Amino acid sequence: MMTEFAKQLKKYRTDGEITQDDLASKLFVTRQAISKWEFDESTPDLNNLVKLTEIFNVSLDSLVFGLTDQTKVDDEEFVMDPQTHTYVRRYGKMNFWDYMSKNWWVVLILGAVLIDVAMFIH
Amino acid sequence: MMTEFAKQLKKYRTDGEITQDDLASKLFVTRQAISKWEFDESTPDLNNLVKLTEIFNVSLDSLVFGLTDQTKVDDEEFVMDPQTHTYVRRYGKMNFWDYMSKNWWVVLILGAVLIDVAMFIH
DNA sequence: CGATTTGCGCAACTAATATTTACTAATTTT
DNA sequence: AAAATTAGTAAATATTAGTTGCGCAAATCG
Repeated sequence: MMTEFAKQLKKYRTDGEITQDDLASKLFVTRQAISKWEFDESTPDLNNLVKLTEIFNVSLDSLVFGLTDQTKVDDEEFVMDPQTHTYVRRYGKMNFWDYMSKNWWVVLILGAVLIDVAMFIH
Repeated sequence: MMTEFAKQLKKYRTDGEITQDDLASKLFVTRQAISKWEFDESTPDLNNLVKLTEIFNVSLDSLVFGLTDQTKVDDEEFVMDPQTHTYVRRYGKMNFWDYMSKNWWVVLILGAVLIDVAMFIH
């Protein structure tokens, strides 16, 4: 149940290529404390838990629960902003002009070619 | 800093019209423990913290950090990309030069085509 | 009203456990 | 192959979450 936190902590730490030692010094605890957290032999207090979210720049929920079905659904349109700890809309839901601005070079080239062809016909 | 949890706990409890006593019995702790949490004289361990989220049916983040206006942050310029775990600028918020710096080669093609057209006209 | 219940805060104690210290081992580096 | 990194584990310690016991308002009721 709480073992998910252990996994997530190890994942975020190793993904960030940070040693237990470095992480420990950031939290002002010993490296062994980190080891215990990752082996689910103990759990950090809320204070250190919050510090971890700041270091890894993730939400408390993803740190403690991992990516659950709930958040996966939310990821369709919303994602958790670890800075404000709120859900924000993804840019994935783009409107017409958003989409056009992303691919306007296609339009430009096509337009240029069309002008080219029109000139030729003329 | 951590005082936000105390506020949120009291808010969720009173909003749900639950007494400290009732909440305590659900968590198998004494009512005084709840009192301490609400006065920030102590903080529950992660286990009880998770239980609280289940009882109130809220996310860990909203319990610990509180809820902020979600529609407000929809206008944020940056969002967290869950794939790369990095911040990305919303396409809708990109300005001309942001886009150009990303697609400078488009300018080259466009210029070439325009020269082509100009040559043809001439 | 006076009495009783409900809901809660506070101080002192204890019980739990998070964290440290000390020892060991496996990799990696030079 | 010695030295330096990185990390897991047992025993001791320190911290603090949670309990016990007391008091005190504000409702509730006979």
